[in-house]
This record gives sequence, C-alpha cells and structure tokens, in this order.
Amino acid sequence: MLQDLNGRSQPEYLPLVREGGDEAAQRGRGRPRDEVARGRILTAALEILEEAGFANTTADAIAERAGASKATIYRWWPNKGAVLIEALREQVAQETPFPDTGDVARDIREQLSDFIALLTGRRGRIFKAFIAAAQSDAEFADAFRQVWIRPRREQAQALLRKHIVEGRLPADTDLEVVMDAIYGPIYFRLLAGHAPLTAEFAEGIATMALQALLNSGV
Amino acid sequence: MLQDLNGRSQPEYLPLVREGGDEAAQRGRGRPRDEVARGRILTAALEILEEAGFANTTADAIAERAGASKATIYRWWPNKGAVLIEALREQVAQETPFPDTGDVARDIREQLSDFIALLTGRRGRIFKAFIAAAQSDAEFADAFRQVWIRPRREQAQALLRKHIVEGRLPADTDLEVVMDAIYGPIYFRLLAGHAPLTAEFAEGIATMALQALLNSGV
Amino acid sequence: MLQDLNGRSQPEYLPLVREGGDEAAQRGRGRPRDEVARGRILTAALEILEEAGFANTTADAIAERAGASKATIYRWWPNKGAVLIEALREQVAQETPFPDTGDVARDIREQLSDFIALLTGRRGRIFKAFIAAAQSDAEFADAFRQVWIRPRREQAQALLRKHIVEGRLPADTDLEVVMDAIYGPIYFRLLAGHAPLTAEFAEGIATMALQALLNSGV
Amino acid sequence: MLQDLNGRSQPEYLPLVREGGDEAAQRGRGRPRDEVARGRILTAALEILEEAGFANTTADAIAERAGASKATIYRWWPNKGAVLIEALREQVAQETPFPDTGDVARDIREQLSDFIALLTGRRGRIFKAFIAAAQSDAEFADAFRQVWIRPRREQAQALLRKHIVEGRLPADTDLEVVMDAIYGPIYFRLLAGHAPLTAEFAEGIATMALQALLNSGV
DNA sequence: ATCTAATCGAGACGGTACGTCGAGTCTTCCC
DNA sequence: GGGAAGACTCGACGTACCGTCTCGATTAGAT
Repeated sequence: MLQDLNGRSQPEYLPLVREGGDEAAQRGRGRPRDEVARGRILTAALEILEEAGFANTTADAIAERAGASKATIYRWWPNKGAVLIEALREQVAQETPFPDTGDVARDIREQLSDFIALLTGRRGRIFKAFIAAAQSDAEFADAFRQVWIRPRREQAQALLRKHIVEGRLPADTDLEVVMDAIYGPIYFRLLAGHAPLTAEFAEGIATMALQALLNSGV
Repeated sequence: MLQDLNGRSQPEYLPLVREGGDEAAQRGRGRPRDEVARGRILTAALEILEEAGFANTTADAIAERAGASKATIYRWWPNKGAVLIEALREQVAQETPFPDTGDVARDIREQLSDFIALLTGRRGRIFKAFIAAAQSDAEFADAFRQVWIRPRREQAQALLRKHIVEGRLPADTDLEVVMDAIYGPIYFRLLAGHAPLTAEFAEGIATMALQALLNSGV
Repeated sequence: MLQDLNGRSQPEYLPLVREGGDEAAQRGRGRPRDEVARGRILTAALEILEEAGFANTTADAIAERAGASKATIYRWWPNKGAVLIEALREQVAQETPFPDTGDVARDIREQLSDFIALLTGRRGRIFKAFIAAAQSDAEFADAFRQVWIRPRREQAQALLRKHIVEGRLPADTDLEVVMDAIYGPIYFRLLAGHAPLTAEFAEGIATMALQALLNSGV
Repeated sequence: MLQDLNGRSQPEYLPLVREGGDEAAQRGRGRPRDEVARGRILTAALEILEEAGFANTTADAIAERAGASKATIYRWWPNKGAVLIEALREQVAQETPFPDTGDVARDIREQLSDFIALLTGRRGRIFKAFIAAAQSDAEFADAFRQVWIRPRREQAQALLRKHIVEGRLPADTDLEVVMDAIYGPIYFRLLAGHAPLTAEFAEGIATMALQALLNSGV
C-alpha cells in the first residue's frame, strides 16, 4: 500500500469483489453504506491521481473533492493505496476486449494501436502512477498485476494461442516472451519518456514482432 | 525533484558536472567542500535507497549513515531527490561500456545478458526506484533520462549503426524502435514484476529481435 | 512571540479568553478540541519553563511531556511563545486576591509579603522567564503586561484608592508612582539577583513606603 | 553564557581585565592580536544588540558587520555572550561618576534623573537585553552584576554613607534597602514597560524616598 | 412511532519527515 | 601564527500528510 512508502505494511486487505446479487441479505441493522459516496471517492481519487500525480493524491484532497470525510475513506479502505487500487479496478472493468479478427498481423497491430490510444489518454497517467507506486509497495504491485497485467496478458495470450492451434503461428512460440516483446516497449516509452508513444511506434513494434514470429521457422 | 512529490517545484538546480582539471583555480578562500563527506552522503543515499526503498530514504537517515549533518546535505543539494540523482550519476559513471564483438547476434545477446545481470544485482532496485520517482517528478525524470537512458541508448545505437554501415544489418533499420524492442521488455519485467528477469528471457528477447532484424529483408 | 527571537513576527494571534458559558452554542461539527490535551500542554510548558528555563522549553519537549504531538500545539497556538502566554494566564487566574484589612500599613505589608512568597516559589522562575522574553519580543511584552502586570496594579490601586477616599492616605497620592515604588524594588531583586528576596526586605520596602505616604502631609 | 539558552554551559571563561602597561611582555612569537578587529567586533555587537535586540544578535551578524570572521570571535571569546559582556564593560567604563553636591536630596534627585536619561538613550536597550539574558544564564547574570550593578551600588552607597556620617541621614538607614527602593522602580518600568520612564517619574520616586529617609526619625 | 445501530461529514489527534536557521568548531589560504 | 572565508555538526524550528479518533447529525431496520 501507499503507506509502505512511509515504512509501514498492511498486507491484510483483500479487495472485495462487489457482488450485485444478495446485497440485501448481508445488510445489517444500521444505516447502509452510502454507495454514492463510495463512487465519489473513487472518482475523486482517480481525478486527482491524473491531475496532480501520485504524491499529491493525499487522503485529505480525495476527501475534500469527494465531499466525503476521511473517516469514510478509512472505514472502507485500509489505506490510501487501496482506494486507488479499487478505483483502478473500476476503470479497468470498463475496458473493451481485444479484437479477434482471425488474422495474426491484424490482431497484434490493433492490440498495440488500441493500447497506445489508451495510454495516451487520461488513463496513461494512471497506469504510470500505479507502476511507480508498485516499485516501493508490494501490495500495490500485487494489485496492479492481478487487476490489470494478468487478465490482459491472459486474454492476449488466449488470442495468440488460438492462432497457434489453428496453425497460423509456430507451435513452439513462447507466449510469455512474445507478450513482453510487444507490450514491454510500449510500457518502456510510457515510463521512461525518452520518445513519444505514437501510432508509428506501435506499428514498428508490431512489425518487428510479426517478422520474428512468422519467420522463426524459416 | 523529490519535493515535487510534496507539491513544490524547484527547477533551478543544475547538477554540476564535476571537473577534475583546474580545481585549484576555482577554489575560493574559505574551507573547501569536504569531498569525503560528499562521497559518504552519496554512498549512504544509494545504500539506503537499495535497502529501504525510496520512501524510507529520508534526509535524516542519509545524514546519520553518512556521519554528516542534514545541513550539509541541504547546503549542496536543494532537496533529497537531487542527492539521489547525483548519486545515480556517480554510479552510472562506473559502468562498463558495451561489448563490441563484430557479430550482431553476439553483441545483442551480450548486451541484454549484461543488462539483466546489472538489473538483478544491487543496481536493479536503484533503477526501479528512479523510474518510479520519475513518474511524479519531472526533474527526476529528466535526470534519469539524461544520466542513464540517453547515453546508454546512444552507445548501443552507435554499435548497431556500425553493423548497418558494415552491411550486417539492413540499411533501413529503425534504431529507435530496435532499442525499445530489446530494452523495453526487460524494463517491463523489472517494473511490472509479473515474471522473473532470467538469462533465458534475455535470450528469448534477443532471439526475437535478431529474427526480426535479420529476416526483415527476406 | 518567541520566534520574534528568530526575527519573524506573528502579531495576528489574539489569545482568546475562554468563556465557560455558551460553549455548546459555538461548538462546530467536527471532533471538539481535546481540552485535556490542552491542559496537559499548558502544564507541561510551565513545568519545563520552571525546570529548564526559557531556552530549553522546546516545542518537542512540551509535546513529549504532554503526551501530545507538535502538530496539536501548532494547531492551536501560532508559536511556542503563545503557548507560554496562555499557560501564564491560566496560572495567574488561580491567584488569590489582595488582602483588605482596612489598615493601610497591614494591607501593604501583607501585599509585599505575599508577593515575595509567590516569587520565591515555583512561580518566581516563570515570571523571570517572562520578563526576560518580553525584552526581545513585543507580543510577549504585551501579553505579560495585560495578563499579569495590569490587573495586579489595578487591584492594588483600587485598594489604596479606598484608603484615600476614607481619609487614611493623602488625597494627592500618586498611585502609579506608589505602585512602582513598592513593587519595583522586589522585581528588581528578582531580576538582578544582587540580593535575596527575603521577608525582611519586603518589610523594609513597606516601611519606607509607609513612611513616605503617611508623613508626606506633615 | 548565551548558549545556556541552548542548554549548554561554559562557566570557565574569566573575562580578563585588559591592562595597558606591559603588553609587550606577554606578547608571543606570532602575529599579535588585531586590536582593531577586537574593537570592531565589540562595537558591532553592541550596535546590533541595540538595533535588533538580543535574539537577532547572531554571531554571523556580528562577524559580518565587524568585517571579521566568526573564527576570530570564537578565538578570543568563549561564546557570543562573552562578547556582549565585554562590550558592556567597555561601555560602562565610559560612564560618568555620581554627582556629589553635599545635599542629600539633590544627590538622589540627580542620580535618578541621570539614570533615567541613561536608560532612555541607546544604552537602555542594552541593559534590558542584558537583564533578559541574565534570567536564563548564570554567567551572564554574574557578569552583569559584577560589571554594572555592583560598582554602581557601591558608589551610590558610599555617597549616602557620607551623608550618614555627616549626620544628614539617620544612622540606622539600611542602605541596601534604600538602593533598591530608588533604583528598583526605575528598572521595573524599564523592563515591564507598563509606564514611561520620565523625569517626573524620577522626581516622584526621589521624593518618596526622601520623605521616608528624612522623616523616619520623626 | 419510537428505538437502536451503523453510517456520514467535520475535523482534532499522535506521529514522522520535511527543509531552514543559529551556535560553535574546524579547515583552508593569505599575510 | 593571526585573520577572513566559509564548510562542518548539532539540534530546534514550524509545516504537511498519514491513519486514528471523536463529535453531532442521518438513515435505515427492529420494536
């Protein structure tokens, strides 16, 4: 979590996946949780993260923008980082799936092009901030991998695996390496910022990967 | 700088490159700067950064370990981040140059293999911490790019350019893209941590890149 | 304030007189101020002032002894000096009124004797410290005069004025001068320390003053 | 000394009375002490003390105004306070002696009037600052008493003792009490500042003291 | 129609690190 | 060897953010 940045650890938080079904069943006697406030807090957290960066995303700032109180935040999340992780999860949930065109080259090109579009939009700053925070916080790192990295990789790998099964890619293709070979360069430019994230760059990376993949048997 | 993390900015600090030549000429009248203390501060800063992460690298901790006083730190560096940037510069200065074997495949394989050895050693944590800090601090980002990313890229590109000139690589090779294609995946695993940084991985990335580079003309 | 000692000024702090009446009315919405902590801070401040003198009365020491945090101190008082001024006020509030025996000589003798008893007790050090601090800090000086000097003088003058009205003292007695003539010598010994503050001294001063007052018309 | 204000003590400094005679005898081998620098330091110290008060009389400020270096100050004086004490001594040495008119009333009146003139001039601030500093520093207190208070009292007492011997004052007059009775009120107004130090006030105090002294036998 | 319990906004609390400043010491060069 | 310059250690200053807490005010379900 974020306060690991301050030297403390809080590994016990398991971000609950919110079910929509039997919510009435688990409702106690008192005043129920204010779902509107929850939404405002998550939205405010992401907004400030985008605008001001990770370090200025203070609990006070989130509370003030959300019109909520800090106690409300800390009643439902164990620390500042957990709020952001959950906010990330909500964002990611709105993500569109990968294209499945039946054509290896088109699949990869569109994946990378879509991904660059995503990162150059508002979300880019959020992902940057998350990867940054993950470097000094194990829980943050776990969350980012579980919520974003892993599902994306699995979806993308499943797509490529289909191409292998159907003979359009060599059978011995190491999908883990391929994933990193096509996404790694993009994350790298995002984080190091030494060169811009353009469509041409996506095209270049896709071309290189495809050359390697399709010519490997030659 | 680091205190950008606290919302202030201090862009006026220009980390002086220390020349060894005419130091006597520019020496003033008073007690000269204690170069030993300077070294101890930079060493302590990097040590703590490695051991405890960025957030626990407090000015007090650096001062205590260096046997220096906080005032001395703040006399010479405008803030905590500037100390770390200069410490990074000193580290990087000790870096060995790239291998130049005359063989494209061997050059790339050794580059990546050496790089992974570097990142999995003590320095890995330092680079992670820097990239993380760079995400919320423009000055940090600049420093990291100027001190580490750019010189490395230029050296590596010069090497590949030689292979182009001597006909071992296609003339239309986009070196910028190639750089990101081979280094990006490694930085990505370093930062996202979804899979280990092994020699096999370096080998896999190198192989893919070489297939793309050498087969592109086919 | 104290930091005037450091060259800054902060004249905007108006030490609120705490009324006991409609406290519920003026209570805001949040957690109310912790009056126990306030008391502990003021007590700790005075204790340390007595024990260690003004210069060792650091904000950290006050916070530690009071079991409070420095932030709490600085939330309620603009600086260290303001804490001490308020602490002085609380002390002074517990002061017993002047004796009123109907006899001029007895009134003056008892006033001075009580005052010397006060100054030679724990409070003596506090008053010394305050007068000292007041020399380099206008706000401190104001506070000391308003909180301690002025009310005491007015009470004592009122008492003597009664003796004038009832004919036991000459009608043209200059009460301001008389006040300084009887209290000045005692403060002088307190501050200059060239001779001890004994009951005999109080007696001597009282005797001189009474001779002057009662014989002036002869 | 002053650094008692910071909790340290340094009681070993014995302010040497500077003799003018055999200076050559005690001169060592190296460059002799720069008497001009010494004078500039003492002058600067008093000037800053007058202008900016005790707290702003920093060692750096004295050094800068004197065109001297801090090392020079600390070579000859053990701490900041010792500089000021010696500066005070030089000032006091220029003081004129008490008037001796042969008339008790005139002597006292002129003493007090001269004293008020002294305190309302540039020296007033200096004496205030000294008494203030003495409250938290035993060495300062000693110095102030020895250099200023005691000699003045002895001179003034000697004068009054002559009046006793010559029968103009009662034989049982307690001179210690009389001294405090006439000087105490003036110091009190100087330090507490509740009322101005005027010639009328000096007159009032003198009148009261004379009534007490001259009528005590009645 | 209360009563009860959990929630809410507000904001004070203890703690920790920040970057600044003054005291007094030390180290270099110059005279 | 003394002096100017100025770097050094130490420790207090006042500020900001974290995560906890305690208020009065709300808002349900239970009685």
